[in-house]
Amino acid sequence: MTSSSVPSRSGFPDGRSPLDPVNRRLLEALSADPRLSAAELARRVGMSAPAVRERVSRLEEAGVIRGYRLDIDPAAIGLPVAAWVRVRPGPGQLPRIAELARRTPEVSECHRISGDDCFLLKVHVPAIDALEAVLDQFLLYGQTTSSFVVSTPVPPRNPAG
Amino acid sequence: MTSSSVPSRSGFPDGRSPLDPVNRRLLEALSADPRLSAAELARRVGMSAPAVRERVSRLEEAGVIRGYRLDIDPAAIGLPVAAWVRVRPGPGQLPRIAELARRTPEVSECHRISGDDCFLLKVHVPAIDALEAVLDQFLLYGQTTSSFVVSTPVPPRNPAG
DNA sequence: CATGAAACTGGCGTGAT
DNA sequence: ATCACGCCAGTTTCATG
Repeated sequence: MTSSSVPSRSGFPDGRSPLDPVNRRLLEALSADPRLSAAELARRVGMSAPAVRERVSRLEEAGVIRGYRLDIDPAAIGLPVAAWVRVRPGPGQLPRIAELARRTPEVSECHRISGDDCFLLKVHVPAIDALEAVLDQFLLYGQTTSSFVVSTPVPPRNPAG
Repeated sequence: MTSSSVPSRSGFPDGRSPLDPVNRRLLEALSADPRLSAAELARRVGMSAPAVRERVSRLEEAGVIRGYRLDIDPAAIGLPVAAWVRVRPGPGQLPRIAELARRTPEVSECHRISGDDCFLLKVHVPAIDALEAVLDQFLLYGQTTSSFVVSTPVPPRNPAG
């Protein structure tokens, strides 16, 4: 620690905000298209390409940019049915459920949440009846509540406070 | 009707699956790192760079690849608190809720689901008490049930059947 | 700023229909 | 003969020191 007692929450050196207006514009542009070249980004924010590269690298190292992801349409790869499944673990079964979720390829995400149910999973299957086998696995360790996804009015996007 | 009656469901020419082994490998590689260059992809699948560019373009146009997304850490941009909110609309309020979700910047995704609750939203706020204002908006049109995200044992990934 | 690599384009060969 | 696909070689653009 240099001069101040506590490092800034995001790990940036003192006095330099990770989210000055330029970086905000960079994140906004990259949210719309993560594959924009540094040269193109540079044009939009009015800076040189190396400068932009440097900023993006810092955003990556600081963890502001956690990564880049490929968005595949599950229906196009034979998984047209999606469901959200809440799981309430039996006594002592909590870690097993997280482990099972990790090993189950049909599970695309799993969140530990507060409330009566401890886990919220997103599951993708080829047809409705294929959900049974997945649920059976989780039912070994607790109770499940399932809801099929009928549509997605707001597809995943980056939040803005 | 031997071969040329109806175009294949995905819009690909007859007899050629959009998911032949090569395309599967491309999707797998791009899932791990969507920013791989066409040249690098070409090395991995043993083809030329223009050929893989062509295949990726087709996967994009066919909608198999829906897009590319930037993964930003919400905590790093001042939104460390995430919650899943289920919303049960009052009579006739269903479309208003989808509209409100779309307009609300704190909402990063919204799914229409089966079951007692009609919508499942993911909400990001700077602090727990900031959830109140968001919920108040939705409570104009229905009832809400909220669960805070405590951890994410399986971060979003691409499912594999 | 210079160099090496990678992205786009058009043209040609091949195999299947 | 047609069409879809992949390779090759041209130029332009971009990334890295």
